[in-house]
Amino acid sequence: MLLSRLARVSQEVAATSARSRKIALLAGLFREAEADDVPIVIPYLAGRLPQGRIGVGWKVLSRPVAPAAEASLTVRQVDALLTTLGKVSGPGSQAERARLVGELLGASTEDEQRFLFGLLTGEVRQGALDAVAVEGLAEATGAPSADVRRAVMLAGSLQSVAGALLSDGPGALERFRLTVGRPVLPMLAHSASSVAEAVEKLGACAVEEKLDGIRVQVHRDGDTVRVHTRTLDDITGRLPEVTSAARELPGERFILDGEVISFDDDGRPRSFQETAGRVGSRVDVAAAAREVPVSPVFFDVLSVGGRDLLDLPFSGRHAELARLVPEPMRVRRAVVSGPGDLGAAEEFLAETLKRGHEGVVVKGLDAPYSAGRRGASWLKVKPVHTLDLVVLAAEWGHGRRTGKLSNLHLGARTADGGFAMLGKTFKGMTDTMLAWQTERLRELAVEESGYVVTVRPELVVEIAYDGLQRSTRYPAGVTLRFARVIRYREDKRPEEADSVESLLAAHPEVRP
DNA sequence: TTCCGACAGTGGGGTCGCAAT
DNA sequence: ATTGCGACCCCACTATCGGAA
Repeated sequence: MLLSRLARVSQEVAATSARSRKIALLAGLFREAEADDVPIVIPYLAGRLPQGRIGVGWKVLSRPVAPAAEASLTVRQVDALLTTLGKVSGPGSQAERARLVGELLGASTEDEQRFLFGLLTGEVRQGALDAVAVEGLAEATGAPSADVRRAVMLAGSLQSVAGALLSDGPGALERFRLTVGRPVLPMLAHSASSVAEAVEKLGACAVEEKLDGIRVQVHRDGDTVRVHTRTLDDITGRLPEVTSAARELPGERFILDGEVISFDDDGRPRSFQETAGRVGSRVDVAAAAREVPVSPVFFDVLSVGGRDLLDLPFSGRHAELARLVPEPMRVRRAVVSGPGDLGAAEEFLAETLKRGHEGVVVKGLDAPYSAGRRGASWLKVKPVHTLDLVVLAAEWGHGRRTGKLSNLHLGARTADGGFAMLGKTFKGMTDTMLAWQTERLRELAVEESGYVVTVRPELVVEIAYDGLQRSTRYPAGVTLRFARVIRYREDKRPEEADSVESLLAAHPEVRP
């Protein structure tokens, strides 16, 4: 199959807003693909490379290359070249990668270049990713989409399911069962604004502490232990503490779901930055582990002794977890009978925050483990802080925000009467607010350079954030975590905005 | 007919590792 | 040694489609 065919279909998919039409377009292409093309075509149209990320980003792709007049590249040729590209390393590798990218783009037409750019940067922006591709695959093969979806979640991979389906038909889905040693997409949580709201929605539930670390899925099959992240990357080699802990548990075959986090000598959780830095260290793991030891803390079990527990209610899975994992290695929790028992849930949240954790996850006791879904039965609750800050500048948006000032630079008052930038945010605005702020900020503009418009510091905006963290990038030495806009405060003058001093006073645990 | 679940898009900060400077 | 880039951790929120209620 020619790359130009994919590029055209991707454009058509992007051009329609109807999901059903997107699915039909993808299905048509999947039907057309030859067997050898399938493992390439399907991930490409889901916006991903079969090789995963290959070290080519925006920078290298931005060097202009004259496009070819005629489309000639096949998807298999592209795939072979990208496989080669992904293996380039060592001195001179950047030049070699640039050369290969140039070769690829030079052989591509303008449309193909656009498609490759999206594919390699991981931003196809066609309004269809994995989920829509799964539907397309179901339509192309005649398999029930719920079954295809479930197989993809259990396989942790769209490609393998697609290959099996297109070569062996719908019967192949049977092969994708929960298997120890093969990671499955983890269940995720929605947010709730309060414990009361969460308990109201869920009724009888468990309120569990939410640890601010790295999500892990741990598989043990005899002496073999594997540890995977939320996106199923294998990080076994970086976490010797986790493998040894798993080997000491009284079970030979199991799959556990939990969090890895570092505690200090007093048993308080270290900051996310410290835990993440440790888990990210690959070169000298032993030294990193001495410096910042981590602990696994589990909250769910998906499989034990060869039994698939996914469809068991959470209460049943937790009973299995308690049999397998000793209490210190499980998250703390309180079981609540329903809204009548709200006091106990709120008390548990307060205790959890006092212990230094980020919040709680409220989980319905009846719910199965919905692999790969953001299940409505898991609701996280975290305290939200707010500040009144001043807009110092704004950046022109991309994609659907093209032509709108989108990303705001946020400042707090300083002692000398000026403002210190604390970070940026693009979250929380409606289209109406986006249009309004574009107009308003244009009136306040004093300078435009590149995509940044600097404004007079006069507009006050109320910002929600999850916490303060250290920063080497911003002048106050701190930055906001997960900042988002709540509303503009035209009733407030910039002199009334919050100051760096008061912000630091509100977060005594964080020092610049 | 209205409501709501699921998705995609729009990007944020930090840290590590690697290659280039 | 320092800098720039890419990958990958954490993530909130809105708009939209289409099936459920």
